[in-house]
Amino acid sequence: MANDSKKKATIYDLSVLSGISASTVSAVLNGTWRKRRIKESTASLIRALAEEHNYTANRQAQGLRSSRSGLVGLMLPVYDNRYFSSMAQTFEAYVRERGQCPIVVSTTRDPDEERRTAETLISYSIDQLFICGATDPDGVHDVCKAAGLRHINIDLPGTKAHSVISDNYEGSRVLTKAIIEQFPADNPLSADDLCLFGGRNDHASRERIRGFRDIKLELLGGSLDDAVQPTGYSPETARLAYERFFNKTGRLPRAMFINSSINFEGLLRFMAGYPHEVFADIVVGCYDYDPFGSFLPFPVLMMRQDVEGIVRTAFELIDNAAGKPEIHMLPSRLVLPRTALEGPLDKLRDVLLGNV
Amino acid sequence: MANDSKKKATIYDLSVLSGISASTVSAVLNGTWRKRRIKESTASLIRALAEEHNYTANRQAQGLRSSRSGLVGLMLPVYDNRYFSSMAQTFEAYVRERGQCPIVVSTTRDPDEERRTAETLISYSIDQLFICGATDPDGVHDVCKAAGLRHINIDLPGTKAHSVISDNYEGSRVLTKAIIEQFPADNPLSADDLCLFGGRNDHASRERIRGFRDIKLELLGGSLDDAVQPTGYSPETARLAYERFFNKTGRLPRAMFINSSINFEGLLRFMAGYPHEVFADIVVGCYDYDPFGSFLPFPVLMMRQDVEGIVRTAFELIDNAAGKPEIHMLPSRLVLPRTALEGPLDKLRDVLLGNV
DNA sequence: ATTCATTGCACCATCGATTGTGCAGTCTTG
DNA sequence: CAAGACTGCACAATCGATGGTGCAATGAAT
Repeated sequence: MANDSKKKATIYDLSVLSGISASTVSAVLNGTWRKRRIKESTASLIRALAEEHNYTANRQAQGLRSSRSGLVGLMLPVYDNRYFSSMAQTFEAYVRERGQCPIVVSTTRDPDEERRTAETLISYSIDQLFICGATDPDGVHDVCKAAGLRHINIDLPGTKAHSVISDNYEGSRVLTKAIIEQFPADNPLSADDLCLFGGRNDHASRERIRGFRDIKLELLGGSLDDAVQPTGYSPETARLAYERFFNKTGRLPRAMFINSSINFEGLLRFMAGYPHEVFADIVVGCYDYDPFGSFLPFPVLMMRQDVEGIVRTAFELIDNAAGKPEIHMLPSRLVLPRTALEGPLDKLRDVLLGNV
Repeated sequence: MANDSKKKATIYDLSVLSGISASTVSAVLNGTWRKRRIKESTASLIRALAEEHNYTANRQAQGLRSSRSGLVGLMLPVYDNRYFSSMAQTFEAYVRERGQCPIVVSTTRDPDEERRTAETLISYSIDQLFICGATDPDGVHDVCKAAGLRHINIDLPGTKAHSVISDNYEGSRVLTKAIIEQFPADNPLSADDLCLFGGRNDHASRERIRGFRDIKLELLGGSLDDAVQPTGYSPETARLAYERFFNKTGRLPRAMFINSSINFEGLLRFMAGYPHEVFADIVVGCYDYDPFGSFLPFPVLMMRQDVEGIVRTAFELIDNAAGKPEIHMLPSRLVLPRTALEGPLDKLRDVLLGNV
């Protein structure tokens, strides 16, 4: 640690201390010095000095000059569920690996907030933006486009930029089928007993509802009325929906397709008023995987979206954004009840073990 | 949208367009114009122009000049559990409310990574840093101090800066007591049957272990050997610990105090190999609240840390960092089995409802 | 001994904002 | 009507880095 640790050292400080010009110092420290034909000995002298005064470049100044910041943004609806938190965790690892700095922001599914946030991030000259689960991806696209910012949609697709999402239709079919198959042949599920709760009018919800309806009709027949109750992505409105059903029919559906673990939490809220046994024989199929959710007292089937794959693909695509916007779909994985899968934290094991 | 939307407008563009000097434009747009005695009419003219060309200030330039960025950092061990993800969610809301930009980064409990990350954030001239759950808070402090960066510890305390944490000793006593009281008087818990798993050698773990031991000794007596198994904050090492116990004794302890929901996931992994019934009669007390965890088939007691309170207090303290470093302790809340509490997402309800 | 190429570095404008200072014009006062 | 006060704004330095350009010193070639 240098003695003059009052304020951060700049290239000018190092320049004065070494008697070498600031531009040379800069060139050495940012790696362009060979191109500028700086002597090896000069370079190592400066590097030593920089080390001694633990110099680090001012990223704002760098960014101002070069109009690149080293920041990579991820816009998320919310942090607080396992799908999005694992998304953030995975995203972070990728960005760090590339030597850049992740900046994750949540926009609470508010289209205005999404655009404002994009503006804000742009004002920091972020280099890339991953738009995850945006309510209005195309609105964000316009903002990015005007600023010449590379961006990509994930989780929910847009029409103006590449998108990487889960194959929600196919996943939903698999999940719905699996729910139905949980019931024994001698006491099969009837069409009335299978309902879908949660989600709203976004691409993912629509696709899932479509898959749900198709399979339900195919395997159970019956009418579709009342079987689908979009509640928005809120635990509380979901709770009200379960309650309404319960108050009307005196029970819950034998089987429920729940569009998001957030809506699943609404079910918990409802169930809290009753003992376990009241709901011992229901079956739940749920989008997004939550390890604790998988071990509830009744069978819970979950669709785990391939977060790792989505993020990886998005990174591959964002750099070569050639061609017209396409939607890349990745399969999700059905997770049977009582399954504890590994998550992004398991990749950190070495560090964790090392410090136990 | 202005037609010349190729690149972002600057104060110079507006200056040329209006025939007014750039410094005046700047003053108008950053709010200091009254102080600089700019005419109201001039100001509104510029504001109109800015609006028309949808000008937004370049934060890097601002930051470079003023050495403040509007960025507020939160350093987190990991994102991917409900405690930290709700911390991020709450933190975000506070920062946004103050008109600043949150920047959340995870450091995976690696002290080197913590310091490097602090350096990186400093190089972006962040205005404040919230150091959450750091393995080496004092190391991070040194880095911040050298750069004159305001900072505060949360979740885990340091000795060189103010800290806001949970009262883990008291919380642990309450939790341990509650675990013991889950057992009926005619079939009470014995000392051998109560074990603690998880955590490591950090302040929180130590305090919790101390509270656990004190209450255990007080209520159950008996020896303390083998009752405490720190496994680090990893699901996998925790799983191994449960497995070891099981292999040695042919069963799990009747009651377990688990230091973190992350370690609880290890228990799930272990249990996945057996049907529910094998573990129907165990009781788990766990640090950190997870709504799904609360509804598992066996009684789960959870200590919910007051995330909202911690963040609020930290924000109150960080601005007046007077006096010598103190540790502010907040009580946690015991959550009985089968309880679905509200979380930070419930505050977003209006927006969500509005868009259903 | 010239000329020319190469090496090694310094100079300076620039990115887009902020802010201390100065100055012309208008108003007030005695 | 001159002196001072006030109004409204422009000028220019500055934050810390980058990169184009130019120039002196050295070596090579003729």
